[in-house]
Amino acid sequence: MERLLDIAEVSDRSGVSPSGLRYYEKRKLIVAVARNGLRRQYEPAVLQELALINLAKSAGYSLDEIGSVLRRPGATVIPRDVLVEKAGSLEEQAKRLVNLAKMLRHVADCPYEDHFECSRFRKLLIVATKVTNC
Amino acid sequence: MERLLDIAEVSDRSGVSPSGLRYYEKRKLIVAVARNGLRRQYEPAVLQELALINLAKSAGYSLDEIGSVLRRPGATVIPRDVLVEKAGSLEEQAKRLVNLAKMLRHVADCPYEDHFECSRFRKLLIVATKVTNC
DNA sequence: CATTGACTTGAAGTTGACTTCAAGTTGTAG
DNA sequence: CTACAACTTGAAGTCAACTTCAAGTCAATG
Repeated sequence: MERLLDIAEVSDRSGVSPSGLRYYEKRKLIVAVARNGLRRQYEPAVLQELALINLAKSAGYSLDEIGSVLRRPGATVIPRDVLVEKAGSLEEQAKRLVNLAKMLRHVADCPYEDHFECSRFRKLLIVATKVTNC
Repeated sequence: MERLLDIAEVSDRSGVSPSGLRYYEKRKLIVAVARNGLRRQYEPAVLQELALINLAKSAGYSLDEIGSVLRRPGATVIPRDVLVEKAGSLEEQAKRLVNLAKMLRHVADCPYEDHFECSRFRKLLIVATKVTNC
């Protein structure tokens, strides 16, 4: 029998505020499996779900999109090709971020005041935005 | 003498709506260099700026942050170490996205209904969130 | 030279993701 | 067994980033 975590502990360990946790519950991203009095109690696994939620949010997904994935178990499965496609666009976005990082590193050492006048900068920008999808 | 672009053309070519362009102008992210009657006219270079804005937005930067970079030319320069640090966190985020992509590819081929029950999935999640900063 | 349609403005409205609030409840420490 | 800190609720408020609106302007077309 696994120990349950109360909302304060989940908040501390996940970095999500208690009101945020309640909000996620309302949006059906997570569930509180029990109450201690009025206080929500969570399974430890919720920490993993929250880690996934934070990750997906930082990747630009909305809570709706994340929720539709998280609510899947027991429901219909996301088609394989949709998953593979999403993986592909995440990888593209990752490349864009790496290129943006390269731009910043270049700017750090570039003498131009207005970086749009620097040809190297412009080339990096073109590369960085070339992969733009969505 | 370079040809100016009017708002409709900039909107079409950048993917940013006319109202979005006006909003960016109000926020001082871009400038309209002229008017044809009341209609804003832009330098072609604005397309590059908009590409950078879109890129930075997708990387999670707010318009304020982006604007503070874009408004720099002529003003003070961003310290080198700040740039390098930002580059580093972008690269970390890129790694997280790649790991999230790996997770999705795994899920595409994994038989588990509830992926949190799959040990490979959990491992990928731990890896993907390990790099979590900020 | 009158019409039209694409723009203009400032203000108000919307959406997503929360946060804050006021009033109430309750497990636990003293 | 009382007090209190930490939760509870639903509703309202906030913030960023736009969008929509109503009323007006004007370049270009017929």
